[in-house]
Amino acid sequence: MAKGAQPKRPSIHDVARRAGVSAATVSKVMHGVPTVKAENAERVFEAVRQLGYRADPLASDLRRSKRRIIGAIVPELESEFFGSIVTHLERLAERRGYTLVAASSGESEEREAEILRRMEDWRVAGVVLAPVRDEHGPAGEMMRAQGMTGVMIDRVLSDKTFDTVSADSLSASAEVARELADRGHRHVLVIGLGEQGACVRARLEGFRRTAEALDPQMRIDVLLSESSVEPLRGAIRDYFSRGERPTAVFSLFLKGTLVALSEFRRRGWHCPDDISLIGFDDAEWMQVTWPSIAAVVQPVERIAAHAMERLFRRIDGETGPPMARLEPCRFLVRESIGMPRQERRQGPKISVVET
Amino acid sequence: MAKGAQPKRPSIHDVARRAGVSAATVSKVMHGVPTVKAENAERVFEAVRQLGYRADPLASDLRRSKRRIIGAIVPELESEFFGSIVTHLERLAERRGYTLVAASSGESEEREAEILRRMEDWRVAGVVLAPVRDEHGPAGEMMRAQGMTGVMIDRVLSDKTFDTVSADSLSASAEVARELADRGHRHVLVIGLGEQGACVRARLEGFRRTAEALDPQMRIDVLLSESSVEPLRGAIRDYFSRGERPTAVFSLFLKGTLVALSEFRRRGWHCPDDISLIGFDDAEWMQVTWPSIAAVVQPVERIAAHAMERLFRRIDGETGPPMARLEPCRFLVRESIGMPRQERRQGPKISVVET
DNA sequence: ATGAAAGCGCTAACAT
DNA sequence: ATGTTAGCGCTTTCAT
Repeated sequence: MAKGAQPKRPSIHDVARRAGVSAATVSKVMHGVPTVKAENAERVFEAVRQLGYRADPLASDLRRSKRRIIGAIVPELESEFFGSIVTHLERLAERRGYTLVAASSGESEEREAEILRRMEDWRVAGVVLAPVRDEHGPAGEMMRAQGMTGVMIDRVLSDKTFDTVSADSLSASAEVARELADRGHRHVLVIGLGEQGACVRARLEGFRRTAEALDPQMRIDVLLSESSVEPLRGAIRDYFSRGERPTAVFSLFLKGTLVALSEFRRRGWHCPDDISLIGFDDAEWMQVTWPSIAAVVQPVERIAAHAMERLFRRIDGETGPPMARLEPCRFLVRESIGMPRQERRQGPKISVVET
Repeated sequence: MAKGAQPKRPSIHDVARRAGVSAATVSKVMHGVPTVKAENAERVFEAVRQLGYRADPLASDLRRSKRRIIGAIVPELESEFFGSIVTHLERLAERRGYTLVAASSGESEEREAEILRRMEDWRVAGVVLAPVRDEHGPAGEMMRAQGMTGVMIDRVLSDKTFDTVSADSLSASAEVARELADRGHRHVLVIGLGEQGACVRARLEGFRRTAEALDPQMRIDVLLSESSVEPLRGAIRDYFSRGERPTAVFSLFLKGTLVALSEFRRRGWHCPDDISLIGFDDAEWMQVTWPSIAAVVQPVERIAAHAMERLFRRIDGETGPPMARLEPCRFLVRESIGMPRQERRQGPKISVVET
């Protein structure tokens, strides 16, 4: 297996030479320009076949001063949600002859800005940004300043410059409130990440308003951590340690659901007997555990589809005011939601060892 | 917010003009070539600052005939494992001044080949391929044929052309076998995806050999689905319906663990009282559920790190025979592993409704 | 119907 | 120490 210098790939000139025409003609043939003599076209195709020629899209883009590249920036790639978003965006971009270049900001606004800068260096045609915080982050500002073409998704509700596409958090949370109120819950803990800006606010408000409308007496405690998950875990732990005993927990984001579960474990509380749980964001495992976990499912595919549609319209020159689109969620009621128990047995405070 | 044509970004010539030097000099300054008069360098920096100039890396790559782009191809982006792999690769590539372009093959070899073709069109400097099946898939062949630079990871053990980096499946599975044998399990069901080639074979053999060495009487049933997960689910269902009652299930891949759990649910079996469960591949949720799920943790970070290290060495011209690297896994014993029960109570055959 | 020439934004020899 | 020139691989007038 000789490791020799790989034979440089044939260029358009190699094809031209072989076909006995000029590079310009080859280019025309490749683009289906009809003013080429059939015979020459045939020779070109033959040469292309023989050499295995494939055009370099980047060189082509350079010359046309228009890159067929879409950038996607997401807070993380490890989650089902964003992984799925990126997968869809990838397919949608390809369908239009574009290549998606995805990058993850690791929940850091500095990195987010850094990545955006690199995408602008690449002169991408457009960007799908799922900001770490919300539309007011540094990335959004950069996009405005640079006059970039882009769409924002997920942790945004609307923006004064860019089209936005996100889940209808307000309605979804309202539905959750309805479900809990119906079952007689009158003390609910809501947990979330404050950093996620407008989005978390909508989820919170949707819940609060509906809950208060249905049962003005309902006690709603809210625990928000400004930035990361661990402080939130601490806050929840404190909260329970103070003796607070809500009958249900509503987590506004996936990791919060995990944290809630693990805090229940620590205290030996079982779902839904000791406490009910509902999470924003569904995951595959939630339907196979005991109990299965109730969740709000975000319409990933529709979010991706509409984001791309808006983006391509803007790339194609559509002007007009930014549109803010909200896609409806589904609420999956599963076993983790029960009735509140009246007599509150003190849960045994053993902490289960995890190996 | 005028939507006017965005002001074209300044080119190196704009900077040159403004600084009163040639483009070549600007280029030198940007690359830290020391033979530039300090004063001129200063003027260039000033012009760069004023114009907000940033070089176009793609144009630069074109001229140098060397792209600072690494391609990554993974079977899916929705899983923690590959999401995490890609995230790490991204950072590692950046650290060397490269950009990672990731794509997902959706577990399809056709798509895998298609993506690889596009990456070759892009003239990427190298490719990290996590093949759908194993090193013998079409993508590997293409890479060989094209003389591409690349590294294979995950579902491979070794290759005759390319460096490979993967988890030490054999040892990990042996450890699982030891644990189960120690606890007295004498009838184990192993489930996996046949398509995943050498990798699954290693996981299976590692288990089988050790188990048989420790307890020649141990009964090991194996259910492999050739391609996708759903047929496997069917096979498992049939298997249990026939009255088979292994005391433990060992899943060779993440989705299999989910399937096993959901089949347990259908039958109302609880873990580990009715049956024990161990899965290859860890996930965040596995430690917060009741019971927590025992799992083999793949060394994601090390796999990514070594893959990139090998890749860059090859890009930098290292020759020599391909290296096959195996990274050790950790085995997390959790609550889903118990002792086998002698008297086998017939589990109630209710199927739990999932909404 | 075709090709020569110019050039996208950049870099690398080579002069000076 | 700097600028001129040529050209990476491609596309696009614009003559012919």
